[in-house]
Amino acid sequence: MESPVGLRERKKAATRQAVHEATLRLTVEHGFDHVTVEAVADAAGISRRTFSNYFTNKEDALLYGEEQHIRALVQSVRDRPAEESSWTALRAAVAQFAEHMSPPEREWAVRTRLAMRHPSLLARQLANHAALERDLADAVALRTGPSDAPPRPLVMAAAFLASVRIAMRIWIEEDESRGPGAVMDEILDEMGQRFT
Amino acid sequence: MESPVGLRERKKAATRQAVHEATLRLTVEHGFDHVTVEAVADAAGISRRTFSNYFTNKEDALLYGEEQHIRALVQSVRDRPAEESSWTALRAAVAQFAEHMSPPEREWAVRTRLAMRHPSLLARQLANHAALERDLADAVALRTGPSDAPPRPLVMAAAFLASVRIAMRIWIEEDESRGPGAVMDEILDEMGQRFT
DNA sequence: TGCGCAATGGGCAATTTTGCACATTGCGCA
DNA sequence: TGCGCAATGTGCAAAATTGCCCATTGCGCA
Repeated sequence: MESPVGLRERKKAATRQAVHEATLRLTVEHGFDHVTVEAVADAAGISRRTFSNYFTNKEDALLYGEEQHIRALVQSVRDRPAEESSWTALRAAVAQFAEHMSPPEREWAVRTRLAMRHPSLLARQLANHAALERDLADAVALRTGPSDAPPRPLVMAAAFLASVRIAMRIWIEEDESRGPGAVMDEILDEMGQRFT
Repeated sequence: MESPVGLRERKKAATRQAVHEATLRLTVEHGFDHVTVEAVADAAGISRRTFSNYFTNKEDALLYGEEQHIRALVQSVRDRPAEESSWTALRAAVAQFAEHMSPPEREWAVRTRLAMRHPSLLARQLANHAALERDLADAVALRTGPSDAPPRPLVMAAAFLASVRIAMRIWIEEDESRGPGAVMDEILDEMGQRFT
């Protein structure tokens, strides 16, 4: 089940993740502007120079987690069987996605939200989301084939992502009564009326 | 209070310690002969090749902890003020030594003892102890100056180390009613009648 | 008894991390 | 307003780690 990646790659991934989490933790604690690269490097157990080998700046390190999730979601959609309808593929992908959303992930989401008070961060986050929307639309367009008119995948991707964001927000804000999958299902049922 | 050692050296020390502890743990669990270098390296999170960069073989890795303690004790004796009598210096050094012996260290000592069932390990341990006795005798001889006849430091070192070993054994075997320092004091009081 | 094989030790090159130097930037305070 | 200074980004060489290699060793099993 696990890919036979070597020790080298596993260590790099672990370090990258550690740097990201250190950045997130320190940012939540002290605010983005009051966190130095050196402090992050210390917290992650690496040198300041090595930080630069992994990320070009603090923002990249902070947004890395979300970008990972984005990449995983897009890839998951691409990996759905070709015979699934686009909306079904999207729902299946996000369901698989939600499986990995346990309490620690919820904690991560909450903290990420807390860290995003900084304007430049919000800007980058918006850009990421726009890119995600574009990539998802591409994946959808590729899936349905050239039969669908150009605007259709864009609309579907936008609707889908809006649903996901709403569901995430609700899941974060309500107590842990339901898992993220249940919330996703409810919102996507509501939105999906027009796509199924 | 802490030395301003660089990140590099701190990481090397941490890795060396991790390898040692992995070796100790696996040896206690499976027996020295049933532990491969590869298993130790995996447990310590390094490659087999890197293991070789730290230790030439499993025995070195297993005995590293004890050898560290030995070196620390000898150095501690050397660092005692020159005006202290030899026996006083030895007692002071071992008292300082015992300060760092908390429950985790006790656990370490117990496990080390468990791991030492292997003949080749016992042989090396004996050799280490002999070397320790020699080094301590040298330190004592250096301290008292050339006034003392040659056999005297040897006797003192031997008596001292015998006391320490007895105290360690008692401390390990009795429940955790007393700290190691108290046991040391009792045994060394008994032995020291002839040296103070 | 001799083969097969896993474990080991170590050479070597590629890759990564570190430490250090230096230029640039942005901000607070004189 | 301009200086001082901390933070940052980056080039570079030294050091550390990894992966791959092969020769040697010792042990179990045919």
